[in-house]
Parts: sequence; structure tokens; C-alpha cells
Amino acid sequence: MTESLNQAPSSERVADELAVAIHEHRLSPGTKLNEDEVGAIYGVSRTVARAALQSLAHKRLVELRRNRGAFVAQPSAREAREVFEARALLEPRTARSAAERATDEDIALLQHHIDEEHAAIHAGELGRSVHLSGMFHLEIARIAHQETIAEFIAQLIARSSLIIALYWKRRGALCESHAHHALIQAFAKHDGDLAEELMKHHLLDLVTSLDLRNVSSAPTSLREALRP
Amino acid sequence: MTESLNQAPSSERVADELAVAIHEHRLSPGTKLNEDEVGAIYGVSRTVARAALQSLAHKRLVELRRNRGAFVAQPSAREAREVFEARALLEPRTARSAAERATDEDIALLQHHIDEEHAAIHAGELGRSVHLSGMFHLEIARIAHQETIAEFIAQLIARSSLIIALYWKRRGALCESHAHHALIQAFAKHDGDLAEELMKHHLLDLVTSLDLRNVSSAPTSLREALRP
DNA sequence: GCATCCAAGATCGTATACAATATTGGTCGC
DNA sequence: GCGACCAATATTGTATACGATCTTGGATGC
Repeated sequence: MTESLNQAPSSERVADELAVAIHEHRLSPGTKLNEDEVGAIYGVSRTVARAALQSLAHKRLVELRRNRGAFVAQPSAREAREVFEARALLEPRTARSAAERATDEDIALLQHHIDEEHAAIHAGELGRSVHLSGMFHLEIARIAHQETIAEFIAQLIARSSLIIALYWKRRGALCESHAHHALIQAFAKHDGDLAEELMKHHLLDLVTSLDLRNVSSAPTSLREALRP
Repeated sequence: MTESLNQAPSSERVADELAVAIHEHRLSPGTKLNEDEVGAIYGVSRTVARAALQSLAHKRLVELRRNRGAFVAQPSAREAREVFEARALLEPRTARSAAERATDEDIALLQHHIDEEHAAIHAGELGRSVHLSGMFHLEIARIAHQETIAEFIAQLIARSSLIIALYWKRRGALCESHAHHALIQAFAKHDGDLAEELMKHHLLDLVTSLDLRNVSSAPTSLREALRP
């Protein structure tokens, strides 16, 4: 009975590592991802590096340009709005379901996420805190037992991370934690109505903390030139 | 000023052709998609065939099993429910937006879709009618100017096509057309409330026309053996 | 007759090699 | 000095080759 759980294609491992790097803002939007370099870094051939980049492209985390290569995506202001509109459609109702069926372990796990997020903030690891904040949202979708929606939300969270990297206007970095804490309390009470309402406003707060007037949908090539 | 619009990687062309074949029920759920065969059929190497299959896997239209190959996906009853729950979250509100901003050309295009759908039904091309019916829903998301949500809906529609192939209980094949016609009328009146309500019920009708009690989440390998 | 084991075949996973395209730097002409 | 053209380089797109893994058919032993 040998464990046959090694169901992990190596291209997905590479894709995950790159995704976390993007998530934690260690890779800036617009950065070129050379296939040879990526392959060399992770000790694989171009074939699997390429597969990883294509996977990330499908998740809209990188943009592929024919005969040009792969670049960390730079969502436009419009795309940013759309991403948060999509989240506004999906997450509040999902939070309601999650609140109604959350177990004690679920709540403990969420609390653990918040604790780690706090620790990251205090340690000055801002990128990591953004990542953990996203994981909190994703965990809620998982608790709701909605795999399909959870996948969408996972993608939207990843893209949100890029959006935050591009459009965040610094102010009120801790409102996040408060909102998350309030959500946990709603979960503990299994108050679906409250959870839905809290999530709705939490997302609205997030959008208003972005500066999307700056129509930087400008030719992405320009930013590119200033990066490397 | 030579047109540089040939922005189509050949793997995406192959993926699209396969997707349409699945959409139109010319490829049944569970069918094995051999990399060599796919490559030979479309006159490309295994490399690009493989990329196409990975792309479809990401859209959940095919399932990849390590060292086994690619198979047309067989959504479980639970996945089927989740897909329609996701659609229920996304599509009604999107229909509202679309109704509020639909132009005369938009409405004409939708009418054209319905006409083609009718033609396909009368011609006995049932698969094609399912495909066109899906395109109708997708067009609505486009009219709403929500690219991000439109992509999600596109994926959900494709998966719905598989679900219909697996769980459809034949009865009331034309309710579809009626619902679509009613939606167009709501659009013509720019009645967002009505469009949202119609879409909501249309999706509920769709779910109830499926037979999901049949918990055919049975080992997908069995069905496999009976297909080719 | 039945189950077990093993070898042959088929298929996938990955690496490498070659061709096509874009970028870059320099040279030529004005 | 400035711009346009062209060759050299770098990078991607695609094909092929090889090793690893799974499936399959038959032979062997009981």
C-alpha cells in the first residue's frame, strides 16, 4: 500500500512557487519571466518552465505575448474594478453559507490565519501579510463547501494581490484585520445574515482603498522598461 | 501597416476546436484524448497538442491523470450542482447590467443567436443547439461589459454542456427558447429587474431539468471502458 | 481453472535540438 | 549629428528523442 499521493506535476510546483512570489509582491507587475531563467532557478527544463508560465497565464497572473515572452500581469484600472465586482457577487453569499456551516475547527483555522497575518505585519513582511489576508478569504469559500466558487475566488484573490501592488493608496492598513475579526465573530454565532453583510462592506472598503482614477491602462510596455 | 493580428498560438486553435467538439457533444464525457492522436488530427506535434490539453484541463473541460493521459471531463453530480449555483450567483445580476445598457445591435445579435438555435433544433443538430444556447448566455455577459465575469461564465457554460450530456432528462426541450425570448424582450425594454428575475428562474428551470439524484460520482474509469 | 507474476507494448513526462521571430547594436548615407 | 537600414544576438515556437510509468497479454505454478 505505497502512497500514490504524489499527484503533483512538477510544472505545477513551479507555477505555485511563482504564484506565491507574485502574491507576496516579490515579483512586481511587468517583470519579464524568461523561460530559461525560470527553468534554471527551479532546476527544470524549459519545457516545464513553459508549462508553468502557461498555467499562470490562464490564471491571469502572467501575460503571454507571442514571440515576446511572459510578463507578470499588470491589471488595468478597469480590470481591477471588474475583479472586485466579481468578488462582490461571489463572496458575500459564500460567506453566508460558510457562517451557517462552519465548525469549531473551521473557526480555529480562520483565527490561526489572522494570527499569522498579524505576526507578518508586525514582522514588517507586508507582502506576506497580503498573501495571508487572501488565504483568509479563500478559506471561507472552502468552508462553504463550494469548490467551484472557491476556485474562482482563488483566482480573483491572486489578481487582487496584483491590483493592490499597483493601485494601493496607503492608509488604514489595519482595517483589514478588524473586518476579518468581525467576520470570525459572525461565524462563531453562525449568523449568515451578518457574515454576508460584513463581507459585502469589507469588499467595498477594499475597493475604496484603491486609487483607480489613475487610468494607468497606459501602454504596459512603458512600465516594463522602468522595471528591470 | 501589415496586420499584426495573428495573435493566435496554434495550441489555442487546437484547444478551441476540441472545446467546440465537446460543447457540441461530438466528444462524450470520459473519452480518452491521446496526445499523439490529437496532434496527428490537427497536424501539429505532441508539444502543442499537449499544451492544448493542459489549457482545456485548466478550464475543467478535460481531466488530466498523471501518466494516464487526458480524458473529457465527467462532472460529478455535486460538481454539477456547484456549477449551477455559481451561475445563479453570477448571471442574474449580469443580465440586469446587460439589460440596462444593451444597444439595438446587441439585441439584434441576441435575436440572431436564438434564430440560429431554432434552426439547429429543426435541423436535428441537437449538440449544436446546446452550443448556441450557451453562446446566448455568454453574449449577455459581454453586453454587460464585464470581461472578467464573462470569462467565468464562459467556463461555467462549457462545463454545463458536459453536465447536460451526462444528466439531462429529456422533457421540455423548448422551454429554453421561450426563456431566451422572454429575456430579449426584457432587454428591449431595458428592464433590469425583469431581466434579473427571468435569468434567475431560467437557471432554476435548467437545474430542475437535470437528474442529479443519480449519484453517478462512481469511478469514472468504468464509464471510460464503455465509451471508445 | 484460477490467480500471480513478468515481460512487451503503449503512453506520458521531460529534456534537448532546431527553426522562426523579435530585439539590439552598429554602420552607412544624408 | 541624425535617421534608416541591416546583421548579430537573444528568446520564443515547435518538433523530436529518450527515459519513466502504466497497461496488457500470456506463461507459470498451484
